[in-house]
Amino acid sequence: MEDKIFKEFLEKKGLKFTKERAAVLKEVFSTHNHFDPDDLLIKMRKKGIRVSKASIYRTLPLLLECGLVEQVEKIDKHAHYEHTFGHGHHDHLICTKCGRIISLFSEKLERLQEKLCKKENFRSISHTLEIRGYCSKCNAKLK
Amino acid sequence: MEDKIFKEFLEKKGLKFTKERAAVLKEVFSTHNHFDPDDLLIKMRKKGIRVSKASIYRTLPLLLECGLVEQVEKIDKHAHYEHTFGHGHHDHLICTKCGRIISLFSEKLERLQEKLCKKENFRSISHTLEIRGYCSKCNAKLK
DNA sequence: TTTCTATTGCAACTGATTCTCAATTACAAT
DNA sequence: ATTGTAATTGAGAATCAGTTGCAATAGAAA
Repeated sequence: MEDKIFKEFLEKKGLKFTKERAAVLKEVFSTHNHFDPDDLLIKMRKKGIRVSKASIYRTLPLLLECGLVEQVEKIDKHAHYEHTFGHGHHDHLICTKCGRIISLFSEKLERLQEKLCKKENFRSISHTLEIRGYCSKCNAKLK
Repeated sequence: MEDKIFKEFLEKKGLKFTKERAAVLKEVFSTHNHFDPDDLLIKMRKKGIRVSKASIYRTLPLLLECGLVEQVEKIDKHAHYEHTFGHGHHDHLICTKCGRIISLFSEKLERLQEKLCKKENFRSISHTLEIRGYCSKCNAKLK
């Protein structure tokens, strides 16, 4: 599982699987929701886990690099993340009214994107698709 | 053209089409490249146009709101924009090696996205698709 | 144990963006 | 032309996310 992946990734880079890094990892995987670094800190503090802001900010790029976490929702002012292990890549519909986030995955969409990259001779590594608008509920309320 | 669109938008909101706003608009449309607020300020200063940083930061959201400008590449630490009038929405391939940005538009892709939204009863207003990876040149260099 | 390097927390820092506020301006009504 | 009102401006202070320097600590290897 994720511990193992992270550990091996760290070892390969000559880095250590410390208890702080383990704690951040655990917290990241304790929920399926999106989060930002500050959320994480607050939640950990509440649980009595001692980690510094700096350690969180230092650990997140590592988790990104080994693919356990993805960055999402770049429209807002601060970075948001979500873990990806267990449920692969997907895109997001973001309701700008109520903030609801709907995850979505389409094999067809992925294939089409890949095809478009090929046409440009572009080797894609990752991508983000965010569609903003109104979710069904908010749309109904708008009349 | 864009002046008219902006002016009417402002009037509708009870705001004024001032010379500062006009100057920012003009500058935004003077190039087809992406830009960030600071770029804009520097370029305007060089041309001897007097505007404050604050005015730029206040004008950009208005341009976003009326659709003359879109936000792109939130991946970096600061916001990037591009104007959209004259060449409609498009997506981006971003080379993480050399920073090159390739614009791309696919009717088919747009339609597919729209279809996926319908399935979720989601009314889409705008979207961003960013594909990160290696452009042809960098990919070749990587051998 | 000693040595070496990676890691940590803290606090100071950075740089982008937003806010405050007094002075200015546009415009409609007098 | 003058006034009143509300929007707007510039300058700098404030904020806030994210980063960095550093001294103290921890772990692994010798």
